[in-house]
Amino acid sequence: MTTPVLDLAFAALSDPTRREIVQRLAKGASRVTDLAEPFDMSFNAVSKHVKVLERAGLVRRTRAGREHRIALDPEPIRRIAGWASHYERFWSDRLDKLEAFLKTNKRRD
Amino acid sequence: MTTPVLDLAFAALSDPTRREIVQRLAKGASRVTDLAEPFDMSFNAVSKHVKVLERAGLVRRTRAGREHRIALDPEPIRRIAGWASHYERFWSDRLDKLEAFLKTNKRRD
DNA sequence: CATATATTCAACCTACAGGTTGAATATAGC
DNA sequence: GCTATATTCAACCTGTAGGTTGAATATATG
Repeated sequence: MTTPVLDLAFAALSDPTRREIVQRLAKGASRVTDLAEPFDMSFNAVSKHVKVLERAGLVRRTRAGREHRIALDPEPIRRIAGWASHYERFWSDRLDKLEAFLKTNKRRD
Repeated sequence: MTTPVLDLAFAALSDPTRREIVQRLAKGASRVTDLAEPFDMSFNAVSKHVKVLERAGLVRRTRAGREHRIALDPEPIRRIAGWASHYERFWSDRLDKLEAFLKTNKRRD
C-alpha cells in the first residue's frame, strides 16, 4: 500500500516498452504521439505506459495546448543506481573499469 | 515472451520483500527457512519469492540434503547498474561525488 | 463554425502476481 | 522404522498489468 519510490521505479522499468520510451526520452523530450509512433501497439497502450512512467516519477508532463510534452526525470534512475551501488563489494573486479570510464568521461567535459 | 534478463531482474526487484531478501543475502547465503523467519507471511509465500529471484538469476540455489542454500548472484544487479549508467549525463552534478567516492574506496583496498 | 488532431477516460478481456492452504517429497534423527 | 524438519507442488482467490476498442475532451486550423 505504501508503494514507495523504488517499488514503482523498478516495476515501471521491468517493461521493455517503457525502457525503450525512457531511452528515447534521454535524447530529448517528446509528445505522446511521437513516442507512440514506432511501436506496434495502439496509441492508447503507449499513453498508458507513459502514465505508468509518470506515476513512477520517471517522467514529467507539461501541457502545451493539446500537446503533452513528456520529459525524463532522472531522479528515480539515480535512486536505482544508488540502490545497486550497495552491492559494489560483490563486483570489485569491475571497479577499476568503472573508475577508468568515469575519468576519461570527465576529461571530455 | 522473450523475458530477457533486465525484464526479469527489474520485475523481481520491484517487490520490497524480495529486495529485503536480496539485502539479507548480501550479508551471506541462507536457507529458505531462515530467510522466511522475519517475514509476516507464510513460509510458502517466501519460498515463492525466492523462486522468482532464482528465475531472474539474482539468486543461486545449491541443495545440501533437505536444506537449500540460497546465495546472491550479483550479475543481474550489475546489469541494472550498467543500464542505469547510460543516464549518467543527466546526473553530471553527481559525477564528481561518485568519482571521489570511488577513489577513496580504492585507496582503502 | 466545422473538422481534424492530441490526448485522456472508461469498460472490457486475458494473463499473471502475490498471497493462502493442503498435500507431497525427501532427508535427518531418535 | 517412525517422526520431525525442510522444502516444493498444486489448487485456489483476489487484485493488478497490459492490451484492446469506443467515447469524451480540448485545442488547432480551414
